[in-house]
Amino acid sequence: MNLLGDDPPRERADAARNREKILAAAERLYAERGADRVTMDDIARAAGVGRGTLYRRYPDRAAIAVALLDTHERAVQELLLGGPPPLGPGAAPGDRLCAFYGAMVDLLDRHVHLALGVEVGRSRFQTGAYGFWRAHVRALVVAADGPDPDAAVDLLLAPLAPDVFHHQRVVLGLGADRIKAALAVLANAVLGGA
Amino acid sequence: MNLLGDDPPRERADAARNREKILAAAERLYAERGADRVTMDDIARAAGVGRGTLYRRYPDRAAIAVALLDTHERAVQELLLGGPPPLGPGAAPGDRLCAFYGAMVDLLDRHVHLALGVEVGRSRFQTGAYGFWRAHVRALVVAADGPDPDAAVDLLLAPLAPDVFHHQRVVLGLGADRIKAALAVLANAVLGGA
DNA sequence: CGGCTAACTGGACACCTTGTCCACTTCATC
DNA sequence: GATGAAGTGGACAAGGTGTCCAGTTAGCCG
Repeated sequence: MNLLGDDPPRERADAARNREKILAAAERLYAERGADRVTMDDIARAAGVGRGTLYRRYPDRAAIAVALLDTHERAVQELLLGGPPPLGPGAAPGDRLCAFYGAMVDLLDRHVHLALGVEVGRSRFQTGAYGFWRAHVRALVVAADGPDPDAAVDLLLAPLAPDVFHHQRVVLGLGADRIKAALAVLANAVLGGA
Repeated sequence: MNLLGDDPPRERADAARNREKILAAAERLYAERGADRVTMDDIARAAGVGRGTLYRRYPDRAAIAVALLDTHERAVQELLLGGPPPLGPGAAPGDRLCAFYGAMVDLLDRHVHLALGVEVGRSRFQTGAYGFWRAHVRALVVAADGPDPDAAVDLLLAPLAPDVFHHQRVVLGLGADRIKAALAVLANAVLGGA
Protein backbone atom coordinates (compact mmCIF):
# COMPACT_ATOMS: atom_id res chain seq x y z
CA MET A 1 0.00 0.00 0.00
CA ASN A 2 3.02 2.28 0.23
CA LEU A 3 5.52 0.70 -2.13
CA LEU A 4 3.68 1.23 -5.37
CA GLY A 5 6.52 3.14 -6.96
CA ASP A 6 4.27 5.53 -8.88
CA ASP A 7 5.08 8.68 -6.94
CA PRO A 8 7.04 11.15 -9.12
CA PRO A 9 7.64 13.55 -6.21
CA ARG A 10 10.20 11.56 -4.22
CA GLU A 11 9.91 11.42 -0.46
CA ARG A 12 11.93 14.16 1.12
CA ALA A 13 14.94 13.24 3.24
CA ASP A 14 13.63 14.73 6.47
CA ALA A 15 10.24 13.14 5.92
CA ALA A 16 11.82 9.73 5.47
CA ARG A 17 13.88 10.20 8.58
CA ASN A 18 10.81 11.07 10.58
CA ARG A 19 8.87 8.15 9.19
CA GLU A 20 11.54 5.82 10.52
CA LYS A 21 11.48 7.47 13.92
CA ILE A 22 7.70 7.29 14.07
CA LEU A 23 7.47 3.64 13.13
CA ALA A 24 10.25 2.66 15.52
CA ALA A 25 8.66 4.54 18.40
CA ALA A 26 5.21 3.15 17.61
CA GLU A 27 6.43 -0.44 17.46
CA ARG A 28 8.14 -0.05 20.81
CA LEU A 29 5.12 1.53 22.47
CA TYR A 30 2.70 -1.01 21.06
CA ALA A 31 4.85 -3.80 22.45
CA GLU A 32 5.39 -2.19 25.85
CA ARG A 33 1.79 -1.36 26.69
CA GLY A 34 -1.30 -2.72 25.02
CA ALA A 35 -2.61 -1.47 21.71
CA ASP A 36 -5.21 0.79 23.31
CA ARG A 37 -2.85 2.21 25.92
CA VAL A 38 -1.02 4.19 23.25
CA THR A 39 -2.20 7.63 22.14
CA MET A 40 -1.14 9.60 19.11
CA ASP A 41 0.46 12.04 21.50
CA ASP A 42 2.55 9.29 23.08
CA ILE A 43 3.85 8.23 19.71
CA ALA A 44 4.61 11.78 18.66
CA ARG A 45 6.50 12.51 21.85
CA ALA A 46 8.42 9.22 21.79
CA ALA A 47 9.38 9.83 18.18
CA GLY A 48 10.37 13.42 18.88
CA VAL A 49 8.02 14.93 16.32
CA GLY A 50 4.91 17.08 16.52
CA ARG A 51 1.34 15.83 16.34
CA GLY A 52 0.80 17.47 12.99
CA THR A 53 3.62 15.47 11.47
CA LEU A 54 1.98 12.30 12.68
CA TYR A 55 -1.42 13.11 11.27
CA ARG A 56 0.07 14.16 7.95
CA ARG A 57 1.04 10.60 7.16
CA TYR A 58 -1.21 8.50 9.39
CA PRO A 59 -4.81 9.56 9.90
CA ASP A 60 -5.16 7.47 13.06
CA ARG A 61 -3.48 4.86 15.23
CA ALA A 62 -4.85 2.04 13.14
CA ALA A 63 -2.96 3.31 10.10
CA ILE A 64 0.31 3.13 11.97
CA ALA A 65 -0.37 -0.43 13.10
CA VAL A 66 -1.28 -1.37 9.54
CA ALA A 67 1.97 0.08 8.24
CA LEU A 68 3.97 -1.85 10.83
CA LEU A 69 2.20 -5.12 10.16
CA ASP A 70 2.62 -4.60 6.46
CA THR A 71 6.26 -5.61 6.47
CA HIS A 72 5.70 -8.87 8.31
CA GLU A 73 2.60 -9.74 6.33
CA ARG A 74 4.32 -9.20 3.03
CA ALA A 75 6.83 -11.94 3.82
CA VAL A 76 4.02 -14.45 4.32
CA GLN A 77 2.24 -13.24 1.23
CA GLU A 78 5.29 -13.91 -0.89
CA LEU A 79 5.62 -17.42 0.49
CA LEU A 80 1.98 -18.07 -0.34
CA LEU A 81 2.48 -16.94 -3.92
CA GLY A 82 5.84 -18.47 -4.71
CA GLY A 83 7.22 -20.41 -1.76
CA PRO A 84 7.63 -24.19 -1.48
CA PRO A 85 4.56 -26.34 -0.86
CA PRO A 86 2.45 -26.80 1.14
CA LEU A 87 2.47 -23.08 1.91
CA GLY A 88 3.15 -22.18 -1.70
CA PRO A 89 1.49 -23.65 -4.80
CA GLY A 90 1.65 -27.34 -5.55
CA ALA A 91 -0.07 -29.08 -2.66
CA ALA A 92 -3.65 -30.18 -2.03
CA PRO A 93 -6.04 -27.37 -0.98
CA GLY A 94 -6.60 -28.85 2.47
CA ASP A 95 -2.87 -29.02 3.12
CA ARG A 96 -2.34 -25.52 1.84
CA LEU A 97 -5.08 -24.11 4.06
CA CYS A 98 -3.51 -25.97 6.94
CA ALA A 99 -0.10 -24.47 6.20
CA PHE A 100 -1.67 -21.03 5.82
CA TYR A 101 -3.29 -21.34 9.24
CA GLY A 102 0.04 -22.34 10.72
CA ALA A 103 1.85 -19.40 9.19
CA MET A 104 -0.82 -17.00 10.38
CA VAL A 105 -0.65 -18.33 13.92
CA ASP A 106 3.09 -17.74 13.89
CA LEU A 107 2.52 -14.24 12.59
CA LEU A 108 -0.10 -13.49 15.22
CA ASP A 109 2.03 -14.97 17.94
CA ARG A 110 4.78 -12.51 17.23
CA HIS A 111 2.66 -9.44 16.59
CA VAL A 112 -0.58 -9.67 18.54
CA HIS A 113 -0.04 -6.15 19.78
CA LEU A 114 -0.01 -4.77 16.29
CA ALA A 115 -2.87 -6.94 15.09
CA LEU A 116 -5.06 -5.76 17.94
CA GLY A 117 -3.96 -2.20 17.21
CA VAL A 118 -5.35 -2.45 13.71
CA GLU A 119 -8.81 -3.05 15.10
CA VAL A 120 -9.18 0.19 17.00
CA GLY A 121 -10.73 2.45 14.41
CA ARG A 122 -12.78 0.17 12.24
CA SER A 123 -12.47 -3.50 11.58
CA ARG A 124 -9.77 -5.33 9.69
CA PHE A 125 -11.96 -6.18 6.71
CA GLN A 126 -11.06 -2.96 5.01
CA THR A 127 -7.30 -3.49 5.07
CA GLY A 128 -5.45 -4.58 1.98
CA ALA A 129 -4.00 -7.53 3.85
CA TYR A 130 -7.44 -8.96 4.56
CA GLY A 131 -8.21 -8.74 0.88
CA PHE A 132 -5.11 -10.76 0.15
CA TRP A 133 -5.88 -13.52 2.66
CA ARG A 134 -9.41 -13.56 1.35
CA ALA A 135 -8.35 -14.02 -2.26
CA HIS A 136 -5.94 -16.77 -1.27
CA VAL A 137 -8.39 -18.80 0.79
CA ARG A 138 -11.13 -18.27 -1.75
CA ALA A 139 -8.91 -19.80 -4.42
CA LEU A 140 -8.29 -22.78 -2.17
CA VAL A 141 -12.01 -23.30 -1.65
CA VAL A 142 -12.60 -23.11 -5.39
CA ALA A 143 -9.76 -25.56 -6.04
CA ALA A 144 -11.33 -27.99 -3.59
CA ASP A 145 -14.72 -27.65 -5.26
CA GLY A 146 -16.23 -26.33 -2.06
CA PRO A 147 -19.71 -24.87 -2.20
CA ASP A 148 -20.30 -21.08 -2.26
CA PRO A 149 -16.72 -19.82 -1.85
CA ASP A 150 -17.87 -16.23 -1.39
CA ALA A 151 -19.78 -17.11 1.73
CA ALA A 152 -17.34 -19.70 3.04
CA VAL A 153 -14.17 -17.66 2.85
CA ASP A 154 -14.95 -15.18 5.60
CA LEU A 155 -16.06 -18.00 7.86
CA LEU A 156 -12.73 -19.74 7.33
CA LEU A 157 -10.87 -16.52 8.05
CA ALA A 158 -12.85 -15.74 11.19
CA PRO A 159 -10.84 -18.01 13.52
CA LEU A 160 -7.78 -15.91 12.70
CA ALA A 161 -9.31 -12.73 14.06
CA PRO A 162 -6.79 -11.10 16.38
CA ASP A 163 -9.18 -10.92 19.30
CA VAL A 164 -10.01 -14.62 19.00
CA PHE A 165 -6.33 -15.47 18.93
CA HIS A 166 -5.64 -13.19 21.87
CA HIS A 167 -8.41 -14.82 23.86
CA GLN A 168 -7.10 -18.31 23.19
CA ARG A 169 -3.41 -17.59 23.55
CA VAL A 170 -3.29 -15.04 26.36
CA VAL A 171 -6.54 -15.30 28.29
CA LEU A 172 -6.94 -19.09 28.13
CA GLY A 173 -3.22 -19.71 27.95
CA LEU A 174 -3.33 -22.24 25.12
CA GLY A 175 -0.05 -23.01 23.37
CA ALA A 176 0.42 -22.00 19.75
CA ASP A 177 0.77 -25.67 18.85
CA ARG A 178 -2.66 -26.55 20.21
CA ILE A 179 -4.25 -23.72 18.27
CA LYS A 180 -2.46 -24.83 15.12
CA ALA A 181 -3.57 -28.42 15.65
CA ALA A 182 -7.19 -27.41 16.15
CA LEU A 183 -7.07 -25.26 13.02
CA ALA A 184 -5.53 -28.15 11.12
CA VAL A 185 -8.50 -30.33 12.06
CA LEU A 186 -10.80 -27.61 10.82
CA ALA A 187 -8.90 -27.19 7.56
CA ASN A 188 -8.86 -30.89 6.80
CA ALA A 189 -12.50 -31.32 7.72
CA VAL A 190 -13.62 -28.59 5.34
CA LEU A 191 -11.21 -28.89 2.44
CA GLY A 192 -9.50 -32.18 3.12
CA GLY A 193 -11.71 -34.85 1.66
CA ALA A 194 -14.15 -32.61 -0.16
CA MET B 1 -27.21 -11.38 35.14
CA ASN B 2 -30.01 -9.23 36.52
CA LEU B 3 -32.69 -11.77 37.37
CA LEU B 4 -30.95 -13.56 40.18
CA GLY B 5 -33.68 -12.83 42.67
CA ASP B 6 -31.34 -12.38 45.62
CA ASP B 7 -31.82 -8.67 46.09
CA PRO B 8 -33.69 -7.95 49.36
CA PRO B 9 -33.88 -4.19 48.66
CA ARG B 10 -36.54 -4.11 45.95
CA GLU B 11 -36.05 -1.79 42.99
CA ARG B 12 -37.69 1.52 43.61
CA ALA B 13 -40.58 2.61 41.41
CA ASP B 14 -38.85 5.64 39.93
CA ALA B 15 -35.72 3.63 39.27
CA ALA B 16 -37.72 1.00 37.41
CA ARG B 17 -39.48 3.67 35.39
CA ASN B 18 -36.16 5.20 34.40
CA ARG B 19 -34.66 1.84 33.54
CA GLU B 20 -37.48 1.31 31.07
CA LYS B 21 -36.99 4.74 29.56
CA ILE B 22 -33.24 4.23 29.27
CA LEU B 23 -33.48 0.84 27.59
CA ALA B 24 -36.18 2.01 25.20
CA ALA B 25 -34.21 5.08 24.21
CA ALA B 26 -31.00 3.10 23.82
CA GLU B 27 -32.61 0.46 21.64
CA ARG B 28 -34.06 3.14 19.40
CA LEU B 29 -30.79 5.04 19.09
CA TYR B 30 -28.76 1.91 18.44
CA ALA B 31 -31.12 1.00 15.63
CA GLU B 32 -31.27 4.50 14.12
CA ARG B 33 -27.56 5.23 13.94
CA GLY B 34 -24.76 2.72 14.24
CA ALA B 35 -23.53 1.36 17.53
CA ASP B 36 -20.61 3.75 17.72
CA ARG B 37 -22.62 6.81 16.76
CA VAL B 38 -24.37 6.77 20.11
CA THR B 39 -22.89 8.45 23.18
CA MET B 40 -23.94 8.11 26.78
CA ASP B 41 -25.09 11.69 26.59
CA ASP B 42 -27.35 10.91 23.63
CA ILE B 43 -28.99 8.10 25.52
CA ALA B 44 -29.43 10.20 28.64
CA ARG B 45 -31.00 13.04 26.73
CA ALA B 46 -33.25 10.78 24.66
CA ALA B 47 -34.40 9.02 27.81
CA GLY B 48 -34.94 12.31 29.61
CA VAL B 49 -32.61 11.49 32.49
CA GLY B 50 -29.30 12.85 33.68
CA ARG B 51 -25.89 11.36 32.97
CA GLY B 52 -25.43 10.39 36.60
CA THR B 53 -28.53 8.24 36.47
CA LEU B 54 -27.16 6.40 33.48
CA TYR B 55 -23.80 5.70 35.06
CA ARG B 56 -25.42 4.52 38.27
CA ARG B 57 -26.75 1.45 36.54
CA TYR B 58 -24.59 1.03 33.46
CA PRO B 59 -20.85 1.68 33.63
CA ASP B 60 -20.57 2.10 29.86
CA ARG B 61 -22.40 1.76 26.56
CA ALA B 62 -21.45 -1.88 26.26
CA ALA B 63 -23.36 -2.68 29.45
CA ILE B 64 -26.53 -1.20 28.00
CA ALA B 65 -26.16 -3.21 24.81
CA VAL B 66 -25.56 -6.35 26.85
CA ALA B 67 -28.70 -5.71 28.87
CA LEU B 68 -30.73 -5.23 25.70
CA LEU B 69 -29.36 -8.35 24.03
CA ASP B 70 -29.91 -10.33 27.19
CA THR B 71 -33.64 -10.72 26.63
CA HIS B 72 -33.30 -12.01 23.10
CA GLU B 73 -30.39 -14.29 23.91
CA ARG B 74 -32.19 -15.85 26.81
CA ALA B 75 -34.93 -17.12 24.52
CA VAL B 76 -32.38 -18.96 22.37
CA GLN B 77 -30.62 -20.29 25.42
CA GLU B 78 -33.81 -21.86 26.70
CA LEU B 79 -34.47 -23.52 23.37
CA LEU B 80 -30.95 -24.95 23.40
CA LEU B 81 -31.48 -26.41 26.85
CA GLY B 82 -35.02 -27.70 26.58
CA GLY B 83 -36.46 -27.07 23.15
CA PRO B 84 -37.27 -29.63 20.47
CA PRO B 85 -34.43 -31.17 18.43
CA PRO B 86 -32.30 -30.44 16.56
CA LEU B 87 -31.88 -27.15 18.43
CA GLY B 88 -32.60 -28.78 21.75
CA PRO B 89 -31.25 -32.11 23.05
CA GLY B 90 -31.85 -35.34 21.18
CA ALA B 91 -30.20 -34.92 17.79
CA ALA B 92 -26.74 -35.71 16.46
CA PRO B 93 -24.01 -33.18 17.44
CA GLY B 94 -23.48 -32.08 13.85
CA ASP B 95 -27.17 -31.37 13.39
CA ARG B 96 -27.37 -29.55 16.68
CA LEU B 97 -24.40 -27.35 15.82
CA CYS B 98 -26.05 -26.65 12.51
CA ALA B 99 -29.30 -25.66 14.19
CA PHE B 100 -27.38 -23.52 16.68
CA TYR B 101 -25.66 -21.68 13.85
CA GLY B 102 -29.01 -21.09 12.21
CA ALA B 103 -30.56 -19.70 15.37
CA MET B 104 -27.59 -17.43 15.95
CA VAL B 105 -27.76 -16.07 12.42
CA ASP B 106 -31.42 -15.24 12.98
CA LEU B 107 -30.53 -13.54 16.23
CA LEU B 108 -27.73 -11.55 14.65
CA ASP B 109 -29.89 -10.63 11.70
CA ARG B 110 -32.38 -8.95 13.96
CA HIS B 111 -29.97 -7.32 16.37
CA VAL B 112 -26.66 -6.61 14.64
CA HIS B 113 -26.73 -3.08 16.02
CA LEU B 114 -26.80 -4.33 19.57
CA ALA B 115 -24.27 -7.08 18.96
CA LEU B 116 -21.84 -4.57 17.51
CA GLY B 117 -22.58 -2.28 20.42
CA VAL B 118 -21.39 -4.89 22.86
CA GLU B 119 -17.97 -4.79 21.30
CA VAL B 120 -17.19 -1.16 21.99
CA GLY B 121 -15.58 -1.34 25.39
CA ARG B 122 -13.85 -4.67 25.42
CA SER B 123 -14.52 -7.83 23.49
CA ARG B 124 -17.47 -10.14 23.76
CA PHE B 125 -15.53 -12.98 25.36
CA GLN B 126 -16.14 -11.59 28.80
CA THR B 127 -19.92 -11.53 28.56
CA GLY B 128 -21.99 -14.16 30.24
CA ALA B 129 -23.67 -14.99 26.97
CA TYR B 130 -20.39 -15.99 25.34
CA GLY B 131 -19.76 -18.32 28.23
CA PHE B 132 -23.09 -19.96 27.57
CA TRP B 133 -22.52 -20.45 23.83
CA ARG B 134 -19.08 -21.74 24.65
CA ALA B 135 -20.32 -24.35 27.09
CA HIS B 136 -22.97 -25.47 24.63
CA VAL B 137 -20.67 -25.88 21.65
CA ARG B 138 -18.00 -27.47 23.79
CA ALA B 139 -20.48 -30.13 24.88
CA LEU B 140 -21.32 -30.81 21.25
CA VAL B 141 -17.66 -31.27 20.37
CA VAL B 142 -17.22 -33.64 23.28
CA ALA B 143 -20.33 -35.58 22.27
CA ALA B 144 -18.94 -35.95 18.76
CA ASP B 145 -15.60 -37.17 20.11
CA GLY B 146 -13.83 -34.23 18.51
CA PRO B 147 -10.20 -33.62 19.45
CA ASP B 148 -9.21 -30.92 21.95
CA PRO B 149 -12.61 -29.32 22.61
CA ASP B 150 -11.07 -26.47 24.60
CA ALA B 151 -9.13 -25.28 21.59
CA ALA B 152 -11.78 -26.09 19.00
CA VAL B 153 -14.72 -24.33 20.62
CA ASP B 154 -13.56 -20.76 20.16
CA LEU B 155 -12.68 -21.49 16.55
CA LEU B 156 -16.19 -22.78 15.94
CA LEU B 157 -17.66 -19.70 17.59
CA ALA B 158 -15.46 -17.27 15.68
CA PRO B 159 -17.62 -17.20 12.50
CA LEU B 160 -20.47 -15.85 14.63
CA ALA B 161 -18.54 -12.75 15.65
CA PRO B 162 -20.79 -9.74 15.08
CA ASP B 163 -18.27 -7.94 12.89
CA VAL B 164 -17.86 -10.97 10.65
CA PHE B 165 -21.62 -11.26 10.28
CA HIS B 166 -21.94 -7.56 9.62
CA HIS B 167 -19.29 -7.77 6.94
CA GLN B 168 -20.98 -10.66 5.18
CA ARG B 169 -24.54 -9.48 5.55
CA VAL B 170 -24.28 -5.73 5.11
CA VAL B 171 -20.99 -4.99 3.36
CA LEU B 172 -21.01 -7.97 0.98
CA GLY B 173 -24.78 -8.13 0.85
CA LEU B 174 -25.07 -11.89 1.31
CA GLY B 175 -28.48 -13.27 2.27
CA ALA B 176 -28.99 -14.85 5.65
CA ASP B 177 -29.76 -18.13 3.91
CA ARG B 178 -26.41 -18.26 2.20
CA ILE B 179 -24.60 -17.61 5.44
CA LYS B 180 -26.62 -20.31 7.15
CA ALA B 181 -25.88 -22.75 4.35
CA ALA B 182 -22.16 -22.07 4.50
CA LEU B 183 -22.19 -22.51 8.26
CA ALA B 184 -24.09 -25.76 7.85
CA VAL B 185 -21.36 -27.08 5.59
CA LEU B 186 -18.83 -26.13 8.21
CA ALA B 187 -20.80 -27.75 11.02
CA ASN B 188 -21.27 -31.01 9.15
CA ALA B 189 -17.66 -31.11 8.03
CA VAL B 190 -16.35 -30.77 11.56
CA LEU B 191 -18.90 -32.64 13.66
CA GLY B 192 -20.92 -34.47 11.05
CA GLY B 193 -19.10 -37.68 10.29
CA ALA B 194 -16.55 -37.50 13.07
C1' DC C 1 25.64 29.84 -5.31
C1' DG C 2 21.35 32.09 -4.07
C1' DG C 3 16.58 32.35 -4.54
C1' DC C 4 12.07 30.09 -5.15
C1' DT C 5 8.38 26.92 -4.33
C1' DA C 6 6.14 23.42 -2.36
C1' DA C 7 6.34 20.09 0.97
C1' DC C 8 7.06 19.37 5.65
C1' DT C 9 6.96 20.45 10.58
C1' DG C 10 5.20 21.25 15.27
C1' DG C 11 2.38 22.96 18.64
C1' DA C 12 -1.75 25.63 19.82
C1' DC C 13 -6.55 25.23 19.36
C1' DA C 14 -11.45 23.83 19.62
C1' DC C 15 -14.28 19.99 19.98
C1' DC C 16 -16.11 15.91 21.88
C1' DT C 17 -16.56 12.15 25.17
C1' DT C 18 -15.96 10.09 29.32
C1' DG C 19 -16.58 9.29 34.13
C1' DT C 20 -16.96 11.46 38.82
C1' DC C 21 -19.00 14.08 42.35
C1' DC C 22 -22.37 16.07 45.29
C1' DA C 23 -26.37 18.89 46.57
C1' DC C 24 -31.08 18.01 45.90
C1' DT C 25 -35.32 15.11 45.32
C1' DT C 26 -38.19 11.22 45.72
C1' DC C 27 -39.64 6.87 47.45
C1' DA C 28 -40.80 3.37 51.07
C1' DT C 29 -41.31 2.57 55.82
C1' DC C 30 -42.75 3.52 60.46
C1' DG D 1 -46.04 13.06 57.90
C1' DA D 2 -41.29 12.37 59.55
C1' DT D 3 -37.01 9.91 58.47
C1' DG D 4 -33.28 7.65 56.19
C1' DA D 5 -31.70 5.72 52.23
C1' DA D 6 -31.83 5.19 47.41
C1' DG D 7 -32.12 7.62 43.34
C1' DT D 8 -31.47 11.81 40.40
C1' DG D 9 -29.39 15.34 37.35
C1' DG D 10 -26.23 18.50 35.88
C1' DA D 11 -21.75 20.73 36.61
C1' DC D 12 -17.08 19.60 36.42
C1' DA D 13 -12.28 18.16 35.25
C1' DA D 14 -9.47 15.19 32.64
C1' DG D 15 -7.98 13.31 28.49
C1' DG D 16 -7.93 12.29 23.57
C1' DT D 17 -8.79 13.50 18.72
C1' DG D 18 -8.22 15.83 14.65
C1' DT D 19 -7.52 20.51 12.45
C1' DC D 20 -5.15 24.49 11.29
C1' DC D 21 -1.60 27.63 10.13
C1' DA D 22 2.66 30.29 10.65
C1' DG D 23 7.30 29.12 10.35
C1' DT D 24 11.01 26.05 8.55
C1' DT D 25 13.47 23.16 5.38
C1' DA D 26 14.58 20.38 1.35
C1' DG D 27 15.06 20.03 -3.56
C1' DC D 28 15.40 22.44 -7.90
C1' DC D 29 16.56 25.85 -11.30
C1' DG D 30 18.60 29.78 -13.13
